[in-house]
This record gives sequence, structure tokens and C-alpha cells, in this order.
Amino acid sequence: MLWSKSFIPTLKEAPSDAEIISHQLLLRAGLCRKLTGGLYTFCPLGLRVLRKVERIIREEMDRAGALEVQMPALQPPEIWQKSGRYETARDVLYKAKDRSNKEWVLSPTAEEVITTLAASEINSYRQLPLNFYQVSVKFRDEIRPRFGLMRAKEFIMKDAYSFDASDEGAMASYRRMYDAYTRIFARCGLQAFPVEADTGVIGGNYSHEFMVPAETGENEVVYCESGQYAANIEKAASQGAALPTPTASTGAAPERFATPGVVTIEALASAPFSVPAHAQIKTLVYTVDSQPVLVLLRGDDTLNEAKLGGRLGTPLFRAATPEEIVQAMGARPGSLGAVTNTRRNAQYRVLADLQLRGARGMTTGANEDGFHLRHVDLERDIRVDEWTDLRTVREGEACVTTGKPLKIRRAIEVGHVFKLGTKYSEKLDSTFLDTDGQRKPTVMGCYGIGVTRTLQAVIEQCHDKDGIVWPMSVAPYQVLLTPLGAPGTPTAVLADQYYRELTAAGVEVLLDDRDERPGFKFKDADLIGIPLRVSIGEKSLAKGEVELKPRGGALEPVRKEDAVQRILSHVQQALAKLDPASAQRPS
RNA sequence: CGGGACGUAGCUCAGCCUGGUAGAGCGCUUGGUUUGGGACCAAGAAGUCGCAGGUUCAAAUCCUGUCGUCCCGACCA
Repeated sequence: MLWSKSFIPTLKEAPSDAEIISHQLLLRAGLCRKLTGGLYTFCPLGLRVLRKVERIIREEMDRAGALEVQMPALQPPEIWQKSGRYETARDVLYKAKDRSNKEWVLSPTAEEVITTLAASEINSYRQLPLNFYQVSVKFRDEIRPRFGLMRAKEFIMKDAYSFDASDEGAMASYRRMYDAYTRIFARCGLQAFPVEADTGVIGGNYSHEFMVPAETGENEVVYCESGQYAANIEKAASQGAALPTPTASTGAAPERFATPGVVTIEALASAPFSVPAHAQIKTLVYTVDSQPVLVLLRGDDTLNEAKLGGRLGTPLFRAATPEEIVQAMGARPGSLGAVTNTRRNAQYRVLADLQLRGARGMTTGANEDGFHLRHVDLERDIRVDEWTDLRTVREGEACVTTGKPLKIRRAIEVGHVFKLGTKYSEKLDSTFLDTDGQRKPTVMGCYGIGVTRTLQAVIEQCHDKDGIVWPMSVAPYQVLLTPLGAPGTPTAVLADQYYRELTAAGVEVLLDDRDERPGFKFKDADLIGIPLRVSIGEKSLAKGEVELKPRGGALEPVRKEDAVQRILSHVQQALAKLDPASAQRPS
């Protein structure tokens, strides 16, 4: 491609609404442009990268035995009602109406559609296992689109769905996808690692997310340096808080004492009360199905809402409003407690975090503004319905596996593999006759990769102060030819010759044929990040040489008649380095 | 959904407080000189100041509403 014939709208300055580096470079390198919040047009260069990521994904999915299909983005709400997600996913569903006022759903994902297909077409164990995938546009009504392609209203996703006859089969399918994902991200030049993930409302199954470490990521990952444990903070567990929970009973009954104006854990921890946070019980009120649910945590712990949601089995819950709290508890936030005989209604469901097991001599709110209770022995004084893990792990706590201190870092979620079980197959009637003649629901898994997000994650990970540094495998072009002289001069003529030879050899070449000064071309070259630049200038040409300049690497003078061969081998080596298969092959 | 900030030329921004002829840099067009890391000179094109009301002799500027964008929050009672 000739630069002058393409459309590469580079920018010297970043638009002010681009906050993070990958978003800025996405725009500055002319890869895409914003139409409006959360919606982007891909320009030619960006589309080439997108297609390359998609190709890698397709190759690896095919290799793993998955079958490509294409499902409608416009979907009937009935199947969403059947699966129950018309309600549980209502916040992210875009809906549209046609001229007869019938409602449609714009697909945020496709479990309902693929399971409908499976329901009608899969009848026998002999047809299983099957794994279908597609690469398509998805729609999500995000609360807050941000960071360019990272969180958009419309994005490209690869979604795959496996169907098996048994749980063991489903695990094998899961494992195949897990391995395929590992290969996909490696081939994209991404450092991505799997972490245990929250299964949320779908239930206690099995799930991993593939994370790209980045300060700008929206997820927090808890990990052990031994490499033996890594989990999304929504899922992560530890051996417990560093400070032990007090378990020595004072023997006394709960005693009410005045705490005027004290409505925070910190205030109660300060003089004159000086009750350490870890000797306090924090009482939170949530609203679930219009009913209050009390959630108990140790004073210095933080609720993990994902864990709470998993326990409640629904995403349709929220923190109660101050008005609801006063009505339910008879006191305002800051004075709440769950001690049974101080509660207005002893019937409310009470969930307590495991960190509070055996807690004695605790202090908590008295359900009366301006008063707290001390000498509270949890299991004596509070009727707890369910003990469960609800707290958020903190850095430095001991790893469950190794006992070593856990660390926390931010990351971008680029892929998610999920063992679904029979949730969808049961609701949408995907059943088959097994060897024993019994009708059984298919055992499913689902597997997603955010394609557009992956593209931006590569930029987030592969850049320097001058611009993008594309891995060879996903670069929009493999080689950039930069003649430094004006059109028609010997440098331009030689560049044309290289262009023809390299193109004929199957290399993807961009030729900067613009009549610009060298410095200008170099700046643009660094910005768009083509992995190998070949500079053809009069100075080196006088010595019979041209210059190979790997992006982010050292300049290498090459005799001009050897250049094409050197370029070819450089490209091949760079590609081979990114291919896990060839890396494993003994050379 | 709550809070905050910002909407002025394609991009980055000044002007607004204190109302009175719409500005700069980059980019763009034309000509010339340049040509190994975002050149220089000259001439030019380009903005209903987000939109709608209001106040005023007069509004980019003050007021109200609205739309859009970005940031923070939407556990810690």
C-alpha cells in the first residue's frame, strides 16, 4: 500500500477526551475515530489490525475443533424471557421496536440463540461434543462507556459455546478452550494470564478470565508470587485478615452506651471510645426483592458485592437507601446492628462473613441513633442465617495455597472461559438421548474474547514514548519503506523496487511515498508502529547501503542488494517468535 | 442513577470573572526556499462560540433549560 493512497489520519496531539495511553494512540495513529460516546469507526489501519487479531482467533478456534457460525444480532425477546435473562440482564440489553411495535433485543451475547439451535438439532449423544463460535458485533448498554474501545456500547466479540454429553466432556471442552486462549494471546504478542474468576449469578461452577496486566485496567487481580494462585478480586480468597478477630468473651451481656454523633467505624475507633475496627461489627442493609437483607462484616473489612451477588443468586440487589434503612431498622446508617433483641424485625435474613466466626466481645450499633452496644458475642447475641465468604481480600494476607503474602494489581480482562453446566440447556430445552436411553440436558460452556478490547490491550502493553510498537503478528503492515529523498530520486526508485519484490514475496508493505521531510516521516512511522522500518537515504545509498530499523530496536545497515532477503528473514523470525507452536518445536 | 468539570476553527486551547468588531499554536490551501527526527517565509480559507429560551441598547461572556463529552462515585452505615 502506498501511504499517499491510503487513509491514515495521524494526529500530533491527542484529543482531550482520550484519557489513557492506548486510547490516545488509537486516535493519534489514525486507527479509528469516535462517532459518539462508546461508538467508533475503524479506519483502514485499525481495521487491518482487527482482521489480524480475528484471523489468529479463527485459526486457533478451528485448531481446537470449534465450528464457525454466524448468529443474528437482532434477537426475539422471548428466548431471553425463557432463559430468565430478560430480567437479570435488563440493564445491559439494548431493545428496539419495529413498525408493528414488536420488541427486539440487540445481542450482548448469544447463549439463548445457540442453545435454541442445539435444542432443535442435537438429539443424540452421537452428535456430541460440539463447539460453535462466531465473531460478531455485540451491543451492551454500558453504564459508563470509557477508554475508547475498552468499554464500548458496541464492540466485536468472539463467542464460543460448547455442548457435551457429560460433565467430564464439558471439562475437556473447557480445557481445550483454555489452551486455545493461551495460544491466541501469545500469538497476539500479549502477556495475558489466566486467573480464577467470579461465576457470579450463574452459579458455583468453574471459570477463568484472561488478564493483561495494566495500571489502567478495570479489574483487580489477587495473586501469589509463587505463581500458584491468581484470582479476580471478586472471587479471591485468603487465609483471612492479618489481625485476628477477638474471640475472648467478656462474659457480660450486651451493654448499650452513648455515642453521640459517631456514625463511622473510624470515629468509634478513635478516642474516647477507641474500639479497634477489627473489634467492631459492620452492619450493611441490602434490598433484595424489596426485602431488607442484613450483611455483617468485621469493621475493618470491605464487602465484596460479587460474592454477595453469588450468594443471593441474583444480580437484582442493591444497597438500601437511607430511607429504606430507617424504615427497616429504626435507626440511621452509622448506628445499625443485628443483635437480635434490638431489631425492629427479627425475621430479616442475616448473612455474616466467615471472618466473624467465633467473634466475642465485639461492638456494634444499637439500632438507635447515637448508641452502640459492647460485649456482643456474635453467635450468642445475633441470629445468623448464613455464614459465607463476603469480604474483599486485602494485599498482604496469606495465600490459601502457599501461605505467602498475596499481591494485588490491576489488569484488563480480554477473555473469559466459563463452564456453564445445564443452566441454559434446561431452560431452553437442549436435551439429547444418552447411551442409556435417558433424555439429558446438554452440558454447556461459553467462551468469550473481546476482540476490539484485545486490540487496544496490545497498544496499552506495546508502546513507547513515540507511539505504538506492534508485534509482527498483528501489525497493520509488516514493513514500512521510507525513502528519504523526493519522489523520482534514486531513493524513491529503489523503494519502489523493494516494494514490488517484497509484495511479490508475500510481505505486507507500506510505502511512505509522501513528499515530506525525513523527520516528519520518522515521527509518523514511530507513531503508527510498523515493526520494521527500512530507511532509504542518499547518505547510506552512497555507501551502497540501506538501513533496517526494527521499531524499538537498533539500526542495522544492510547492503542494498541484500536488503530484501534480510527483510524477509526478519519478518519470518519475528512471526516465529510469537508462535507458541514453533517455539516448542526443537530447532 | 448521584456529584464535578468542560462544550469557542479539523486538533490543542486562550477570551468569559469585569457584556461592546471572535483569537493563538498545530493542521489545511497557494507560491517560494528547504530536505536524515514533526522546517522557514509570504499570502489565504476556515467558527450560527453545542442547542433553545431569557436578561440587556448590546451576550461567547450573565441567568434558566436542554443536549453532548470527560472525570469521580454508585460497599465501608
